[in-house]
Amino acid sequence: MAQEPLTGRGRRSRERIVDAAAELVAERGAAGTSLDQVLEAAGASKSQLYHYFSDKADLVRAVIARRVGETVDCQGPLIGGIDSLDDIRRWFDWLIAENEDRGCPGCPLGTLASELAGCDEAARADLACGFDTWMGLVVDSLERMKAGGELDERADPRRLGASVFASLQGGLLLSKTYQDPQYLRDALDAVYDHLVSLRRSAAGG
Amino acid sequence: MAQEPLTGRGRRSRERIVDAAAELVAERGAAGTSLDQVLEAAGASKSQLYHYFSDKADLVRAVIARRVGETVDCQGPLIGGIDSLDDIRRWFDWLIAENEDRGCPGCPLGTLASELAGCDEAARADLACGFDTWMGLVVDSLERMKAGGELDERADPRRLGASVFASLQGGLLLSKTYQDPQYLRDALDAVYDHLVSLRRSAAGG
DNA sequence: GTCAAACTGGACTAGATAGTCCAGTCGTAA
DNA sequence: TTACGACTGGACTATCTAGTCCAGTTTGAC
Repeated sequence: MAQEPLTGRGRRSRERIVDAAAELVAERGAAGTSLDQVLEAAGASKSQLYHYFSDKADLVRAVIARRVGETVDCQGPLIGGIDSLDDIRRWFDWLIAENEDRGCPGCPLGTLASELAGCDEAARADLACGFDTWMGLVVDSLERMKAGGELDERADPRRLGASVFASLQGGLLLSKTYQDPQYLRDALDAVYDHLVSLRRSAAGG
Repeated sequence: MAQEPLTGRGRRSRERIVDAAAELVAERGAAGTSLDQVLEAAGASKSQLYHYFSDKADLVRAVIARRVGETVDCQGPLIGGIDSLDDIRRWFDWLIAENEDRGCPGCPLGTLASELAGCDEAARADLACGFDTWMGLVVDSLERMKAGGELDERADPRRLGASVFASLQGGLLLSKTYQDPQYLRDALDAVYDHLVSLRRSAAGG
């Protein structure tokens, strides 16, 4: 079974391997990335890899954990600070700009989920858990906005959070497939308009 | 280069191979499926495969073409017949039921796009083209509804078509990852509500 | 310094993988 | 029936793959 690194040197080695694996897996997928490629990119050896990971699936799960951590660290403060539709708009614009700047690479977690959810139960569960963390932040924000009177009683934060996430994932996938950032913009603009239509002061059914 | 089959026997052989490949690729991904597995499932031999396909990437593109054809054949009439929000609701309910009945397998084209868009330019282009065909049907329906007075002047059919597709793809991915059909329902319910908010008779900004 | 445990280099294996090759069989048009 | 090209069986190769093994080096607590 995998061994946790106990020294600084060990931690750095493990880190280098996960770094390299995360990058290659994002480009080529998990099945499309070989351990030899990872080790060459990391400048590490087989024995190092198998010292820290029990097998390839274990390494892939470490990549998932890494990506979940990055995403939460990076977007957590952003999403956690949302209190109004204007904040949502700024967050969406940031997502759109980031996607365009990076050349529409898709979502690293979404790509892994798409590949692994059907054939690696442990990975699927880890990814679902990561999705939950992210979506929880959004749901909390929407609940705050509802409690604060920005959204009216028709707004169901849990469902809206899921639909925001679905639009984001779908928009990222379309942008990646078309190599065109417009599709993410279209997707997020539509959810934003929908949220606006649920504004407290807006006329409603 | 690949050879088109010229006899009935040849067509059946090629068909068997693409059938088997489409099924295995949907389960395990393109990189996760070996040619030997495809051939065993198809009851065919290597020479048959390389008689009809120039290499593995060529076979994968045939799988994409097959899936695009299936999708358009199956959903084309459904989407083409849409003239009202009620028709949209029925179509969404059909998508939701279908996804649940099949055990939330995700979208075969979306899964391939996620895996291949970043590393196989020919496959990416084929998938974008397939997406375009599908989205075109939706955009046409929305345009008919706008022309018919069901949707008001705020509705932009092209952008709405993209957002419907994004929500569908994202919803299918979430359902697959969580193994829970509710997420697709949440995603499509939100787009449906948004379309309702663009109804001609609805109050609007 | 010393010593045990953590860590590492890299050779090694068994099996899988994409792709090649050719001799032989089948389909069909004349 | 014949003849030619489409089609097929299956052995074969070179390379890649995940995973093993062990001797040697580094680290950190004492």
